[in-house]
Amino acid sequence: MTTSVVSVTVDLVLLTIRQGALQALLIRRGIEPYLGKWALPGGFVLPDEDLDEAAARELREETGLDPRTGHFEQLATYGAPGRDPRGRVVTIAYLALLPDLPSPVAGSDAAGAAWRPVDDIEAGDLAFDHDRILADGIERARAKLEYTPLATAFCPPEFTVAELRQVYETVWRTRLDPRNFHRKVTGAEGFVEATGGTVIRERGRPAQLFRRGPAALLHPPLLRSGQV
Amino acid sequence: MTTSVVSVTVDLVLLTIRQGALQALLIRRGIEPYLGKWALPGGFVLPDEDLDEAAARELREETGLDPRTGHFEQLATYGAPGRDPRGRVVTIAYLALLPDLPSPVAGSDAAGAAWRPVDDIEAGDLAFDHDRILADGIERARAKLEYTPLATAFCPPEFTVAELRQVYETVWRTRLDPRNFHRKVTGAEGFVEATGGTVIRERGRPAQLFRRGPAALLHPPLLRSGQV
DNA sequence: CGCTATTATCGTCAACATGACGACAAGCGT
DNA sequence: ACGCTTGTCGTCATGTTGACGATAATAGCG
Repeated sequence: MTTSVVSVTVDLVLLTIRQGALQALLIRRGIEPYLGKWALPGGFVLPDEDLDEAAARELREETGLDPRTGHFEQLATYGAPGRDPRGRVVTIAYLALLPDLPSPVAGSDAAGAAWRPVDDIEAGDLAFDHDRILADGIERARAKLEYTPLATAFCPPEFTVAELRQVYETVWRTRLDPRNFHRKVTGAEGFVEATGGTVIRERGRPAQLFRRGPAALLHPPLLRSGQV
Repeated sequence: MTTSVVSVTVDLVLLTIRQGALQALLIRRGIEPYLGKWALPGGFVLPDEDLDEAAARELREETGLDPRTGHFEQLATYGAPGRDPRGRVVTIAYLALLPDLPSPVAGSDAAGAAWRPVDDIEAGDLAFDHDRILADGIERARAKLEYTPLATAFCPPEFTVAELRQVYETVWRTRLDPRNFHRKVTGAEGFVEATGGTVIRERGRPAQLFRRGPAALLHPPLLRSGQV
């Protein structure tokens, strides 16, 4: 059996919402290949490391974040023969949805790290096949917001319904009716739980604070098709 | 950077419906490790082969089927350090949903291949971590039947509404109301198209024949929560 | 041939969900 | 106090759902 020499890496699609835009964490490459180009954070899987561990370690190294913050899941694996000029490299991509937190820490092999609005990233901007991986990650996030409570992963531990609505509006690039959205979110079993507290964000009537509820799936779901 | 020697394989979760049960194709291993144990079909990725190609090739080798038959997608990747006693092996699992077709062909490295009802497969029956991979594949199939027209992948090119309903009932392990199911399936945009023909299956009034429609997503979806 | 068993398909209805939108609540700045 | 802004509740017509009745179209049988 021909067993070729293969390197295995993990790459991270880290998404957050900053300044009203869906943003991804990118690293400016400090080494060849693609030196100076933007790329997804990532790195080699160590010899005695499970894939999830490797991804969690990279997340910590690049951002200082704990994988339990927000949401973390395997996205897909990419292994086309020519995707890395150094040789056969198979990469397992992970997707993380994170609240807006302090700036990332630049890793050792990166000249810089920055959050970039995903709408500003164009085909060919990223190294390797990272355009495709990023696009797949965004699509996964969009789809999962319909049927799961993952939108809360973009929010801090306590949040208002309006903040949650802005997550949906930003990720889906739509406007949602605040009154219907409020009804659906508070009506979906286990989506959010009131903490009892209230806050004033900017102007207007104080809003109730909520935290994430115990549900893993939304019933009923919030479908993108309609106007909510 | 420590680049350990890693082998990359693909494993296939092949699901079909035979004799009213959801069944998976298993191979009895003809070589060590786990000689004589049942396992998912699969094999090493060749040096110049993309992952999807490798999975499609394995599908052809094990079953003689073309990947365009039914449905074919990447499932997930498994790479825990100890999952294969031969060394570090990362496997990319693929999921295929297939119509009930002639028996599989035993591959060269397999002492035999057989369809086995997934309910008869118990924890520890399969080699490696294939129990887990199979369970993940089944769960993916269950979930995708809600929001996509993939149930048609289990059917021949032309099928009746009752046959499609049996797919749902088998995969979900529920009973569905024939009248409501008929209404929903024929009402969901692009799910199925009438061919004009009719057939008599066993007894009763002849049923209209349908083929798969153009939709990639179901609107509205058929949710598992209710009774349909 | 009529009867019955069987399956397919259409219809009805109450309960619930949805989208559009009005109304009021509860803060702020002036 | 007044208007502005944002949050929350309510209403209503329409659509979807689940439960289930009714009818259609066949085979098998006496």
